[in-house]
Amino acid sequence: MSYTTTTVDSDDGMHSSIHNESPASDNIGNGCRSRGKGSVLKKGPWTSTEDGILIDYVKKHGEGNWNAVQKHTSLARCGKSCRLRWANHLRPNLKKGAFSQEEEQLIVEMHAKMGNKWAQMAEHLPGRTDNEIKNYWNTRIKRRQRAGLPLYPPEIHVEDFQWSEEYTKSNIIRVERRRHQDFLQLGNSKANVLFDDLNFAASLLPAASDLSDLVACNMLGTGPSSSRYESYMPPILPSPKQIWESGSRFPMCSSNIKHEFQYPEHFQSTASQKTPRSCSISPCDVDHPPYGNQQSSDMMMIPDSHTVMYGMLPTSKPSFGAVKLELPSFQYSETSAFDQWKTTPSPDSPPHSDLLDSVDAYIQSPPSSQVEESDCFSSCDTGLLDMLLHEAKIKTSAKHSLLMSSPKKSFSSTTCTTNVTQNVPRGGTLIKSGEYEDSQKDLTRSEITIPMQLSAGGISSAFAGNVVKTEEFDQVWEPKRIDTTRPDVLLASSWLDQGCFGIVRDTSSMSDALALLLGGDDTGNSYVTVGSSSGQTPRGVGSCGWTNMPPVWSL
DNA sequence: AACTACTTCAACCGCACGTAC
DNA sequence: CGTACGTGCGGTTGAAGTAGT
Repeated sequence: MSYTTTTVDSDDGMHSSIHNESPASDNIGNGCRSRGKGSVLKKGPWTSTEDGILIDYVKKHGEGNWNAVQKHTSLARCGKSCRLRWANHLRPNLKKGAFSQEEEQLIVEMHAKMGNKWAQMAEHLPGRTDNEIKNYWNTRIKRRQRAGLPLYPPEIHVEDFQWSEEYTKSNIIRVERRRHQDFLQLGNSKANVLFDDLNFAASLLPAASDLSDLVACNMLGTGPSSSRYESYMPPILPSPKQIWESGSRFPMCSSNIKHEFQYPEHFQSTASQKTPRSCSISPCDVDHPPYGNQQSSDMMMIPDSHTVMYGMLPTSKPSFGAVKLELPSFQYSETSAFDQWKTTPSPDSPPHSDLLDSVDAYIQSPPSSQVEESDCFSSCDTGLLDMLLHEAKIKTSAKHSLLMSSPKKSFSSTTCTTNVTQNVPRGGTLIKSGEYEDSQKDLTRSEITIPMQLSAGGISSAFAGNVVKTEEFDQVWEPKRIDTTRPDVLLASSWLDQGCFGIVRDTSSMSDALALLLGGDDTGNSYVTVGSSSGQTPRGVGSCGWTNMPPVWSL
């Protein structure tokens, strides 16, 4: 937008800008434009004089007809600006100052009920404006995220709130329409988001199980990017039961996150009673029911940056289907759910410093011994990589008769629970949450680290920085070594080699991994050993976006 | 004191919707 | 019915303030 800006000294000493709106910014139909006689509309902070004029006008003419203000007064403000000023600052009975505890509580409850419906919330908070509430909420999100606190306190059961069918339906339509539009113009840079979305959707929806593959192929080489997918989730989520029954879709996602990130009982306790529509469940959760603790839905998680953790929900429509996850500008994704993990100590987790030390040390000098049998190589949000690995998994698991129909048994012998950790975007600090004690004593667990730098986009936060740490093999254990015969290990290590940390190294392992993954090892046992990348080279933390991904999709 | 990083919040923007013509 | 206009809403921006170094 191009404005001719003139700085003037206002009566109260403030500098304000006067903008001559260019034709391009004329905002046709918006009611915020110059009216006739080429009048100059002022923008920026209001002066007390302007306030006085507006107050005067409203006294005489009442609220409304805001565009007439400019006509009938000397105020060079557009109607919109007047309305906003009046509504947010000048109208009587406005409450100023910090929100009281009661108000805060009410906001939280209302947000849980209605999402980002600031205006509706404001109706229930006399003297407060939607803008105020919105700002408060955004600030709150940041604050709580920083503190590792759940967005909603445990006593707020978001999933208890009902949403009308009409609302849900309309949003589904909207989402679908936008998805279609965006799909047509989807580009490479943000395609990852779609991958992730679709991956998740496909994972949850039997009918869409192949969607990600299909789209992945179709998307290659397409044009401009779209960021919209960062804000959307699949419109439909199945019931926990469905998810569980489709557990085979997540053979690599056997994380035991909830075990590692305990949450107050009263919060968990309600979970099992929730209706399917009441919660969003990550694929990572599907493995839990058989493990006993009824926790399948208590920790609401959504892959990608809008992950819900410990009752932390996206800022809007916290309902069935998570129809549209609207995020404020700062994009929670920057830290995303992992921030919750990294900062929310579980009863078993050590102080962060310990974690940081140990993990940082690992990054600096990753001992090969820690990279182990990676049957459990898993991540909830690894998206594209998950898809790849999933393929390999399917092949091997089929051979190994890892039937999800008997998950408890199969997992106990062949897989493991998973700690998911993340390196923090800034400074490459890696913070690990989880069962520290176990990790201390159980030196034989495996760990594959894929640190990456988060970017602004959603997927990168969903994918990037995941340190996939597999652990807790029940009994079966292997000597410490890197299993370079495994495609997933190869893939991971190769990926690291390919510039994930700004160091381009041997690329042969990638080819090997892909050969194994795609070429097929029907037995699942005859992987060719390729010792190209052991991951022992010290790595700096660099950026590794989807653009750095090995070109597997072109194969 | 100067600089930087971060936070807060007022204001702007684009969009959607309703209504008048 | 189509268009213009007015209004409201939610997302985003950027200046001012604050804290840290």
